[in-house]
Amino acid sequence: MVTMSDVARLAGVSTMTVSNVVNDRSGVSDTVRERVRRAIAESGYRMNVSARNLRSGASGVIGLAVPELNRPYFGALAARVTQWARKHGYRVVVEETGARVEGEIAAIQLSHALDYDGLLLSPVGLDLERELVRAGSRPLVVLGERPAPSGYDHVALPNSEGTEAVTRLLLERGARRVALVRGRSGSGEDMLSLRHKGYRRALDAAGLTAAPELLLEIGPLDMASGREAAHRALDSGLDADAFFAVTDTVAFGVIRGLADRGVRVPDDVLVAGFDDLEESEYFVPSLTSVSPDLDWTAQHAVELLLARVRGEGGPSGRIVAPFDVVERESTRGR
Amino acid sequence: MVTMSDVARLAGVSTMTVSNVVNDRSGVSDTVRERVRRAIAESGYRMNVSARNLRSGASGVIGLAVPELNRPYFGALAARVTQWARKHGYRVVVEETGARVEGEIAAIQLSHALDYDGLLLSPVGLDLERELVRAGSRPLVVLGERPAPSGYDHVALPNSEGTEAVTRLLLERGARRVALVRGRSGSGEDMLSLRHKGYRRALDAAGLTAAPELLLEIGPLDMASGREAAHRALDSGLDADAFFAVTDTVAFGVIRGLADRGVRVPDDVLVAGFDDLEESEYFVPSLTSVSPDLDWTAQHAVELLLARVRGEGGPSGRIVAPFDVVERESTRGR
DNA sequence: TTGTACGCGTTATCAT
DNA sequence: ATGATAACGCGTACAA
Repeated sequence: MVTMSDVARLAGVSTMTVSNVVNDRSGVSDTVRERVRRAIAESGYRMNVSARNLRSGASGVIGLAVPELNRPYFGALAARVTQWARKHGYRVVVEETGARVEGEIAAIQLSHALDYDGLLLSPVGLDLERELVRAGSRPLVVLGERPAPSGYDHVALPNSEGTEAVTRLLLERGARRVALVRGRSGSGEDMLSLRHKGYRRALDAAGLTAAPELLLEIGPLDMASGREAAHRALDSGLDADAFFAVTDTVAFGVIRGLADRGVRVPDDVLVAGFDDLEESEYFVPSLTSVSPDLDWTAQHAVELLLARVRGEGGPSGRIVAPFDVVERESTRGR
Repeated sequence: MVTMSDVARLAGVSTMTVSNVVNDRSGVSDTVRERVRRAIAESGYRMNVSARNLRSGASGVIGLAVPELNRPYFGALAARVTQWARKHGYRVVVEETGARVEGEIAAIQLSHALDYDGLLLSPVGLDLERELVRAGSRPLVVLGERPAPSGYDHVALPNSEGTEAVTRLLLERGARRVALVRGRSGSGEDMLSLRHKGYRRALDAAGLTAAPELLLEIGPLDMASGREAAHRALDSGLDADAFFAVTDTVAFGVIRGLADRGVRVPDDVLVAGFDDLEESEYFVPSLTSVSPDLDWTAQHAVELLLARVRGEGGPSGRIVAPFDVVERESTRGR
């Protein structure tokens, strides 16, 4: 292995000068800089990351904890986060929380045990407040759905705004009884409640009321749950003319469940979702959805986190990703 | 930060003894071991990964390079690989190659630049042979589709076996003119050729011949391509009674394309794919597919790689993942 | 069974 | 502008 002192000897300078050249620091004359550059190229030298990390007290790694990596939304997010982090010289280690509280706690603990410089956490169920205080002090940015405990930065999705917009679209397309397929939520500020709020606001604005029987509660936000919800709704004779599902994944399940009972979308009922997965464009029927700007989200999350890692203070903030509503077959006649 | 010497002082022993306890090495009396354990707990000591890596000359990181992380198949794979690697004390850094040769080359180079201990590469287009020789010597295990250059381990999918089995199923369900939707391939040993071979074997065994017009070539293996392929087939009047698409993702596109033209699955034609994505169960119609054992694949890939990392020699090998054929609506009447 | 001294490759500090 | 030296925290070799 070629070390800095090898390069230094080769170039006839000190290791410190080599270090200064490698890290693009000022205070090195152009001639020396050039000489060192050549020595580096000739010797095939590469910086030893571990040594630098040891010296600097950092690991150069940030963690990204998402509920499930095999959901395209999070896969795409992970890819974007990785790219942005690399731009800043950091590696990203991705973890799954399994969408369970224990998984989220484990991710936080792992961020200590594995010595991450910071953690990007996309929580689902966790009431972070308590755990964070206990688990401690690694820089943390909360991503997506849940509200962040105070003192932490939060890159939020346009939960209520996006939902309001897409619900409004359903109403414009003639729906009057829009069912809401959502998970069970605890407190009043999580992703589910926020989307619920957007839904209600759109109805209110149209002078409609949200009938309680139109609220369909499900467990996990997956396709199986969406399918069952559709089954329950139809079997109990619910006369909804549209379904808004809190995620596209759930919406796929709903459409599937409707198909199981011979209900056609959009001929018989309309359906819309949230996330704009790649699949949404190809599903039969293709799915109308709220499309948050993923790349924007990834970029801002990474940069907020790295600012914290660098110890740049400032009060913690909350920013909301921009979004579009993409209309497809599931809300319009063919 | 609490270091080993802090713990040593607290426990009244030497740092070496602490190191031995931390790493579960023998040669420490039970009483001392217990005393050290307590000191660790009290002080909140945690090993410094960078220091250990510096000392041991390794980074404790392995890379996983996949074509696209937002395809559920690779997301699921990444999750499994991460889990198995962690069991062995390694971190996984995931990268996207974008399913392009340059991306694959970049991943190999990055595995040097970023000092990974090894790389798990799931190549698509790359003719690895040449690049690997140039890029050099990091332990590498090839995953999935393409055949590995000699000298490297390869965890392969049951490409021809799985395809043969599912094609046989299509024939058993009454199909006689099975269209094959596949990408363009170069040489004779890549994933596409292997799946093609399995397809042909099944037809041969049934005494059928693979009519050339039944071969539908596409570009990238995505939904858009599948959809176009279906359009082209129908618009040119192809009288296929079944489609086998080389991946589930492509199959989704095919079904979508058939739906665009009012062709019903499975009533008018049968469709089957390969990968058994989670979505496949919920698509309308649900998709019959070859289901390779992902967890098995991840485990064996990680363990082969780590064996190389540890310098355990042995000749390079090639192992094939087990699989099932999962039959769903797309190949049977409702 | 336990302790001591030194080195891993890099960078901060202080000199020159 | 450049160089010498001492850390960073851990593990190895060897001594006790």
